[in-house]
Amino acid sequence: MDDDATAPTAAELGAQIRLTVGQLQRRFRSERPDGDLGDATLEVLTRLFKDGPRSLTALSDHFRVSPASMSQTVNRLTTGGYAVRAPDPDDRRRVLFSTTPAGDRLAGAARAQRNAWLDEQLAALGPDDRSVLERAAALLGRMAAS
Amino acid sequence: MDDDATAPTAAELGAQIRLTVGQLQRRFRSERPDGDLGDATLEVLTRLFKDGPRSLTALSDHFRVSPASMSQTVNRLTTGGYAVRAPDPDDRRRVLFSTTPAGDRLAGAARAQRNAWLDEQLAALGPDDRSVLERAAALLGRMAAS
DNA sequence: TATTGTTATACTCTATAACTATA
DNA sequence: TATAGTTATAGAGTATAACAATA
Repeated sequence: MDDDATAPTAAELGAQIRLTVGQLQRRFRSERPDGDLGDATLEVLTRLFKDGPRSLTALSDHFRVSPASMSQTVNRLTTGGYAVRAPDPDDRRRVLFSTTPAGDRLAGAARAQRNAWLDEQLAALGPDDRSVLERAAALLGRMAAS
Repeated sequence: MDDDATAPTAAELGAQIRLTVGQLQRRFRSERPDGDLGDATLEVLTRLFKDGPRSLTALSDHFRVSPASMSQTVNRLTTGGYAVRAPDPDDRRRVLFSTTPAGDRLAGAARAQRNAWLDEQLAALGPDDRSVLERAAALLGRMAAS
């Protein structure tokens, strides 16, 4: 298998994926403005919506960001009225974050909008392209988890 | 083909890719600190290193970023001594950006380091995982270009 | 002492708007 | 008028360091 002519180096591969993901994201944001939350903030909301109340540490571990960063992210959610803090009765150092009804509505609407947009993008391409993305997503998940 | 049980929605697919790419990026930065430039800035330097002098507009078109953003990015390069501005004699509104010797050294070192790190990550996984990433990179490139 | 969470601060990356200089 | 580029400003998202409260 000696196809040097077209094979990108690992660094080129990484740069291409990083760049194009960012470009698609920005295009989505400009074509389908989604509300007043950024992407990372919306993903935290989605996590709370799907999985129920979580502590700050649980969230920062899940998303692999520092607790200080996550604290600011959930602040954007509580300030916007999309989530609330509640003390954990079992350990009073802990705070449990939960969605509000407004948060649930926003999470549902954002998911629908993103599904529609990405399905539209994929429909314009080949029929097996979706499975390419599925396999890549699974692989990236394994790489990030290890 | 009714495998609902495992098939992610398009939004989940997008979120998973976006998230894990960011996580891998942050892990790379913490394991192999790479110099004083951020990722986007380093990618612009790499572009100048590989393809030679480019105008601001050419760079902002290529990376699909506003001219104002690109202006700040190349400012970080010139401030660090990695690139220089030169007026274009054919059109005096235009500025051509080029790498300095220090910029060439940094671009080469960063590429080698990124290649080594990502090859290491891939070596820990299955043998066809690299081709999964290659196909995904090509697909994302087509999606972003369209 | 160790853990949980917050605040203060700083840096990268992006954007829009207002501007200058040249075509 | 239109294009190339810069500057001012703002906001998201990330980090580290210093801190308070609780275990």
